[in-house]
Amino acid sequence: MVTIRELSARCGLSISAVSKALNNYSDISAKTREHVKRTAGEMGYVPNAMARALKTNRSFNIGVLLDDEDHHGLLHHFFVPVLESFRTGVEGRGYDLTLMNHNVGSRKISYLEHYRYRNLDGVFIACMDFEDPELLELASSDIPLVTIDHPYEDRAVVFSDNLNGIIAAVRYAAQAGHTRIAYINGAPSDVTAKRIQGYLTAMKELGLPIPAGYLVQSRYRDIPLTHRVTADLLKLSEPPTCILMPDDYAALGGVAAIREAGLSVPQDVSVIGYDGMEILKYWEPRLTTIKQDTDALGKHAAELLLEQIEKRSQTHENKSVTVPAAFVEGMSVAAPPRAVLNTDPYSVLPPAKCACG
Amino acid sequence: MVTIRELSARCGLSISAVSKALNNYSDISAKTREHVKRTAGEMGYVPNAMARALKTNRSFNIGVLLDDEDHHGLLHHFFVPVLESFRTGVEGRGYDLTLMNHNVGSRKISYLEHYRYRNLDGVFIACMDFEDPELLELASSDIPLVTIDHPYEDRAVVFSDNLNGIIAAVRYAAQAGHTRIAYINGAPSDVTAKRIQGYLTAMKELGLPIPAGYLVQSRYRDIPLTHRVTADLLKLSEPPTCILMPDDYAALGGVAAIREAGLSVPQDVSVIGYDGMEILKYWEPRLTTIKQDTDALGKHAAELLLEQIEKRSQTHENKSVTVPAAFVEGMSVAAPPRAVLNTDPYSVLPPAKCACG
DNA sequence: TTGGTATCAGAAATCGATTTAGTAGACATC
DNA sequence: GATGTCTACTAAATCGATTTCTGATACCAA
Repeated sequence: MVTIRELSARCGLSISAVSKALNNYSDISAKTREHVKRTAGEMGYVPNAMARALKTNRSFNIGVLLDDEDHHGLLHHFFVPVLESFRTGVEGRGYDLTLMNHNVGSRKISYLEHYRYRNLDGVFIACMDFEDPELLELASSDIPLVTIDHPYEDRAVVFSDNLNGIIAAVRYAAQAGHTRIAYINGAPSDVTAKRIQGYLTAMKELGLPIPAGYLVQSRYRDIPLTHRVTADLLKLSEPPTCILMPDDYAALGGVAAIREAGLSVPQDVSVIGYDGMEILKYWEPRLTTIKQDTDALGKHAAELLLEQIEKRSQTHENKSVTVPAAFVEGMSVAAPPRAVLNTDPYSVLPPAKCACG
Repeated sequence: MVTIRELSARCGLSISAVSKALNNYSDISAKTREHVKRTAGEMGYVPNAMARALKTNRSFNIGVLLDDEDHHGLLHHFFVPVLESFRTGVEGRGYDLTLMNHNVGSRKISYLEHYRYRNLDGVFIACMDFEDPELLELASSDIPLVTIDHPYEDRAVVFSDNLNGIIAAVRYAAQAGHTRIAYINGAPSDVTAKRIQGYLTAMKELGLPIPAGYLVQSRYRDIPLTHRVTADLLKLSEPPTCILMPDDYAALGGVAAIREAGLSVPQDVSVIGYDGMEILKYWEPRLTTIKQDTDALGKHAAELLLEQIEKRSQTHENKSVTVPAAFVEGMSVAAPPRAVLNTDPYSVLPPAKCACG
């Protein structure tokens, strides 16, 4: 590996002159600067990130925290695309991504320790148990960080518009004629709270009743549990004709339960997912869903984080961005079966335009 | 951040004594060593990875190269699970994973330069265009590396048993009564070559003909192209009754094409995928496929790489591991329709036992 | 000629660790 | 008591950069 020492020897300059030339210091003549840069290119000189980080305390390395209780991690269908988008955003600016964990040698260390151990410049957090004491420690420290869909006090966060996402889904179902709309939500979290709020808001706005058992809890990405919960819903005396699922993935369990009950989607029961998983475009029936804009989420996260790292701005503007979700019409919602058709369709408000498309 | 200097002051020892105590040097008394370690724990001391790497040339950081022509990268349904498994394998030994790319600051650098720039200890390579000049440069250097499913000369590699995987698929199809078995392979590569070899071997062994147009090329993970290729297959004068797809993902395009031709799976045309994607368990019909053991692939890759890094062994044993694939029976293969049933079933050899399960 | 001021480059300290070489003290040997 | 051998530690060099302080030279004005 060619070092700055060899480069300086080749240029006939001191190490410091070379360093300054490469870093565009003003006390190096333009001629010398160009000469150094050209020679550096010829010799294939690349500065050693370790040495530089040691001295400057800037590693150009960003930590990634991407996991949840079930260790989906890199397998998570929603967060990984966000990470990919985030990645292209920061890589273009010279940053690398390092996956964070708890190990250093044979010792266990906290995320904050890991952050310092690797001299990271910032942390991207998604898909975690946000109440984990270690994350709270991170959040209350002064390191640059950005989260997806969870607000820590006075911290940068990128939200997907979960409130309006669910509202759009409910309105669409109502427009199709449904009045018995159930919502199987995911495990409690900030996201879940917003979605429940959206569900309640939209149902109220539409003047629709929410019978006991219509708002039930499952977990995100949990197919077996969502299968059971859906089966229970269908056993109600007045079962729903349309079910909002925690997410597209879990919806597969729901659809399976419906079919096992001898019913079909969407003729007997309509289903709406969440996320807009690419692969589900090829499902039958194609799932009607709310597509989250993973690309925009990642891009904004990159911007918010880099701003903190590079500008060191403590201005509290632009600390939070909300990205709209898009309603995606599929084939999994139809009019409810005649037996349960709303007797007075006009009692249902005409659906407002999707506010988040 | 507490440094070794502060720790040494607290211990009343020199910096070097502390360093040696922490690294279990023999010229430090047991008493002192324990004292230092205890104090380090109390103070929350964690060595600075930059400083250590600078001096020792060991970063405990492994580079990950995971991309292909279509930039699936972290979205790749087969390679990401392998990476996850690899990750847990190396993290337990104190290594971090850093995603490699071409940027450093605003400059573009090669993978090898990036490797040196970050002082990486080794590289995990999957899912790339293995003929990329930059990869060849890496492979011909002396850095520790391991690849998945591609053999570079004298380099560590973990293979999935593609040969026997396809053989098992063909035998199963034949056992179900099929004689017209087509294979849509992926883009040319080492893997594709093995699979084609498996197909030819098995077909020959079974005495089955391979009419023109039965061995055709599509691309991995390419749904639209596989859709077109499948449609073309169905237009043959003697269309296949069973089609082996490039992979599970691409199979979705194939199934769509079959249905658009007014045929159904598996009643009219049987389909066999490859990979064993988790989510396709919930497909209808559940896809019969060859499941690659992503877990074992990652684990072996971790072992092979760590061996190179830590033992620096130049012993050329254990440079390559082949992981068996497992045949997974689904619902996408049925007996061929009567019109094309083999008139003499006994001309087909009884399928041998799956050699790779 | 002298002094002042840019301009441009070099010397040296520094970041936080590891590691080699060196040394003080204890003890044994003759 | 001189010498040698261990043990247990310290001093200092080092890794490869950045950055502050200092210095040399040239040019200009008085």
